[in-house]
This record gives sequence, C-alpha cells and structure tokens, in this order.
Amino acid sequence: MAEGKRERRESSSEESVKLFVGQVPKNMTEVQLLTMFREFALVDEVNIIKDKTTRASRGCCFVICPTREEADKAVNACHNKKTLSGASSPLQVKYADGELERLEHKLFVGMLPKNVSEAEVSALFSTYGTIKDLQILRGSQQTSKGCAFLKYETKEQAIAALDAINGKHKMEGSSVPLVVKWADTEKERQARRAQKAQSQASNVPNTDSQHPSLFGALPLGYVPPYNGFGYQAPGYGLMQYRLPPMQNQPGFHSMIPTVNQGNALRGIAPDLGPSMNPRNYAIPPASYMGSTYHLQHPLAYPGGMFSHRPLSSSPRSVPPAVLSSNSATSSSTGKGSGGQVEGPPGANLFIYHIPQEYGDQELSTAFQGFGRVLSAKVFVDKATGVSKCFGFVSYDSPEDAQSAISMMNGFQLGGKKLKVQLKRDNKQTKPC
DNA sequence: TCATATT
Repeated sequence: MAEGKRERRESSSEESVKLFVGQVPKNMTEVQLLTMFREFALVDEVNIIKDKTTRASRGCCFVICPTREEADKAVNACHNKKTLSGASSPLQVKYADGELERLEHKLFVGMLPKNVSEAEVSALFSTYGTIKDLQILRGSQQTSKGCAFLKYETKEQAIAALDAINGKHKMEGSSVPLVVKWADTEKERQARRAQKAQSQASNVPNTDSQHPSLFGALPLGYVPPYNGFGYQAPGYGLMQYRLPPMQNQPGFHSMIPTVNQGNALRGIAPDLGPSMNPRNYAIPPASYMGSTYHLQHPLAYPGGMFSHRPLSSSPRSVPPAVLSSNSATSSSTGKGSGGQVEGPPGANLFIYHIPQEYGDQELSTAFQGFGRVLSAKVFVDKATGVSKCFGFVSYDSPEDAQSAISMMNGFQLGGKKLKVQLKRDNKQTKPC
C-alpha cells in the first residue's frame, strides 16, 4: 500500500544510465572519481573495474547517472577532454555496453517484403506506440534489404509491438510473418564483424610460397593439409578446424626443418658479430647447445612449420632464441605472455614489424634468449583480432633489454626486419 | 610506430 510512486532512490532504476570510462589512472579511488565527475553532472555512483583475482584497478570504471541528460553532460564535458595525471591519453567516456540499446528501445524487424515503404512499416508499428526513428535497410540501388530498425519512445511500447507482431503478423502479399527482435547491442555487432573478418581472412588463398603469411590466418599448430583434409572447400570456416597433434601426422618428421638447424649453426652467431658484446655470447649458446636444441616443441615456434622454405632464405631468418627448447625458460617466465607487467625503466622494449602470425607467446619465445621475459604483448585489432604487428616485451633488467636490442634490432623475421627500441616512457612527474 | 580496459 505504501509503495505507489514514491521516489526511487536505487541507482539502478530504469531511468539511470551507466557510463563506461577508460584511461583512469590505476591509483585513483572511487571517491576521487565521484568528486571529479560531480563537477560536471549528477552522479549516483562510481565503480572501479578491478581485476577479478588481484582486485587491482584495471584502469577503467563505471559511472552511474540518474538520467540520460546527466549522463550526456558527463560525456560532453569529459570524453576526450581531460587527461588525468598518469594516464597516457584523454578520458574515454561513453555509454556502457548495451546501455544505448536499452535506452533507445530499439527493435529489429525482419522478413519485410522488399517493396514495402517506411510509411507502411510506420503505419503498422504506430499501433503500439510512438515511433522515434525508423529506417529500412537498403542496398546500393536503394533496394530494400527486407529489414528495418525502429525505435519506440518507451520500453513498454516496444514490448507491446514485439509481442503482437513477431511471428504473427504477415504483411500484405507476404506468406511469412514478420520477425521482430531487440536490436543487437554494439558488442554483438562487433563480435559478428570479427567473425566475418576471420572467416574471410582464412578463405583468401595467398600464393606467395616464399612467405609464411600464406598461413598467417591459420590457427597455430595448423598443418597445411597437403594430404587430404579438404582445405580447399570454399566457404569453410577454418577457425573450426582442430587438427590432431602434428606429431601424429604421417610425414611430420620429414617436415622438421633440418634447413633451419643448418642455418642456425652456420648463420646466426657470426652474422650478428658487429653488434655483439661479450655479455651476449653468454646467453644464446646455452640455448643452441645440446640435444634440446632440436625443435621438440614445434608449436612453440610457428615459423618452424613453415620452414620448408628453400635453402636460399636468408641465414638471418631465424632468431637465436626460438631455436631453444622452451621447456626450461617458459616455466621461468610463468605467465610471461599473459599480463601487462612492466619492468623497471630501461627494461621495456617496443617492437615493430613483428610478423603478422606472431602472438604473445611467439613474441615471448623469440625474445627469451636475452633475459627473463616478464611479459610480451602483441597488439591486435579489437574488431578483427588481426595483429597490428607491434608489441612490447619487458625484462627485469635494462641490460637484458639492451642485449635484446643489439641482437634483435634489424633482425629479419618473416618478410621484414624487426625494429627493436626502448619503449617510450609515458610516466609523468608525480604531483607532490 | 608506444599499452582499448565492459564489475
């Protein structure tokens, strides 16, 4: 009885809006952030997003505003407008995933006959509420794609239309009922785009037999199916493949690149001569020597399985570190490729021209001959998952970083020469 | 060509 239309104080009411904020220095508190955002808009709450296990800030937060108007005030005042001390770029302030869609009451309408107009769709859907926005999707010649997006004023209206029309209402001249669903969120669309990009990438054959990029889009550990895996089937999503372990493939042993082993012994060390200092000598030989230097774990070295490259390939095409069995070193790096741990000043490298097919693990492996790799990260395009060909490697000592530079800068890996430099220092002088 | 992250 006492309920009625009292005030709603919950910060999660239908009205309230959640914003996602990036570029938040990891040492800021929720109270500090709340204070800051309240200079620009009404804010109910700030929640810092934390690592599940360490509870450390992940450098971003959610901000809850009581209304869309207040949220917009915060976005307009802060997005790309101010850089917090310690951040590398300006604050990113936007609606959290799914928030805009939730607020817009946006519906997708499918199975529209190609010849229906906006006016006809509008007439039908207006029965259930006020339409704020409506568009039929069209192709190049303005031909309808047979679907539309529309926005209602309220959620109740959208639900009413959805219930009444989806799967029930047939438009004039159509034998199938309309489909009405909530529109995909931005996140779902991104996921879809990524999927598409992936399958397209894997279906484009590249005939450059000299270069590993031929197989760059394939899963690591993938063996080109010269012996009957039906790889040619057009339209087949290669990401679905999970092949049995290489070692079990007939002919696997013949693929072990004796070529590389030869290259390693003949080429590497002498060729790096001029830039070598005594300290450098101390490290790589240990990895070359002994029986462990065979590629016992070929999966640790994606380049390895492409090395039925002709003998004519450059003697410098194999970095020293990847020749080692990584069993010893990888355990010492632990989650070396996982987190984003940074080493002390001078121990962090920026690497450019990383072969496209390299991931964190391969980068780590390629650089572990010079010291303990704290972390290795290759940057990838958010939408497509494709490598951007640059990344970071961190050691725990600046000396290791220096040897990595002298050994690996200019080193030919894949088609290009690596560029290896100290990472730019983004830290600002601390405010007192 | 220098760290974009959605409790």
